[in-house]
Amino acid sequence: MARWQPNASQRLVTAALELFEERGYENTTVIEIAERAGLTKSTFFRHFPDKREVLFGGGTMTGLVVQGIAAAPAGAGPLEAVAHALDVIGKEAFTLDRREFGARRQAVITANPELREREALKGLGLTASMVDALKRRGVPALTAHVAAELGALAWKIAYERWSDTTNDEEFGELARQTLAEVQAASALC
Amino acid sequence: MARWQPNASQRLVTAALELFEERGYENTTVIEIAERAGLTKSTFFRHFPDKREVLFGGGTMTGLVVQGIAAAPAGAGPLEAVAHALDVIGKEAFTLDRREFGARRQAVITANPELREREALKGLGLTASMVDALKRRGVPALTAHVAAELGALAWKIAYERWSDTTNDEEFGELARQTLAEVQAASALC
DNA sequence: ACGGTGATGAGACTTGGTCCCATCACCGTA
DNA sequence: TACGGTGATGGGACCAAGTCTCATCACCGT
Repeated sequence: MARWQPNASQRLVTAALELFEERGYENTTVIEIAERAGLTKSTFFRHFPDKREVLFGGGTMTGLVVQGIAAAPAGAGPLEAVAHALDVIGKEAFTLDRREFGARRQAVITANPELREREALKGLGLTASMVDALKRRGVPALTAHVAAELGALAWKIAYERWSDTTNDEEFGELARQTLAEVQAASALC
Repeated sequence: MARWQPNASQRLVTAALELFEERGYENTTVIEIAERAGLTKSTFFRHFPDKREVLFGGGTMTGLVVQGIAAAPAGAGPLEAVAHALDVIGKEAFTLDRREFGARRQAVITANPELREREALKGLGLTASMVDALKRRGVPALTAHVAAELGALAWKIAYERWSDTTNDEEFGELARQTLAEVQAASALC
């Protein structure tokens, strides 16, 4: 038996997402989130550094991407390494059972500038990690930047497609396909 | 004679930049910024919606980019239109007399996560504007996204090079050259 | 001289976020 | 059984960002 109700963080995330959906991010106070989770403001800030982060906490994403790029076959080019990373993400993070949660979360984020701002920053960090991982494979700096940007773009588009509930394809498969389209488009610039 | 000291906004920007450099963004209070500018907290928030925005206020950048892309020669491809926009920016915004201010501003932003976050959001908005402007030229959506991302990357790199005070080249020229390098790199992915 | 106008000042108020200290249930040890 | 350590929580003081409302005050046209 635990001393307190378990999964405090998860309860906070759930409470927050519900409240954001019900009355919007700005009309929800941290105290209200904590109360719905059966906790207090103090405990909230012990689990998350700020109010926005409650929707960005699960982020082991960076590690997965870096690992995915590093683990790509030795002969693979930059974009192939990125595709490999997107595969890893699809298998480890974007599983079908998390799709609904992801879509709800994304809707809340899109509806609020403050949350979009945090998302943008996370995106920069992710892209920077991809660049580093590619450089570690021996890819020249500029090429690494370009590959990372194209990969991030494909990721974003693939995620939108994958979130569509009428589409049951695996994320990795969608991402590979999208990345190929992006690469083809880049040749037409 | 004016009733009050003129250029209140500009004075606030200057005071803020100085204080951020002296003691850091987080250790500077809005009240302190206002006082150095000879104003009050109330007036600060009348000129800027929040503390971060004091470093992002001059942003007619979006309009310039959109205008630059729209004004590109009819036969120009997506990346050529973007290059044209970068030329416009170089002539209208990134003039030599603003280079030092830009560099100081950039250093402050880079040093603070909260400011980087705002910068990231502005970047997203700018990229989205480029995509729209390219679509209005008849560029297919996906191609427009790719061209905008590559353009944004070239922009960022070119800005870093241009900020280097040992380099007196025009921004537009640097940007064109950088964009060509980015395009070449994208072919190696 | 007088009322309108627009930028500013003053201060109350809410909320995000920090910090410190108390509490309280469990656990290992004597 | 008693006891002290531990780790997550609660409580509340405190500061700064941001909102809002009302007062002020110098200019301007009539």
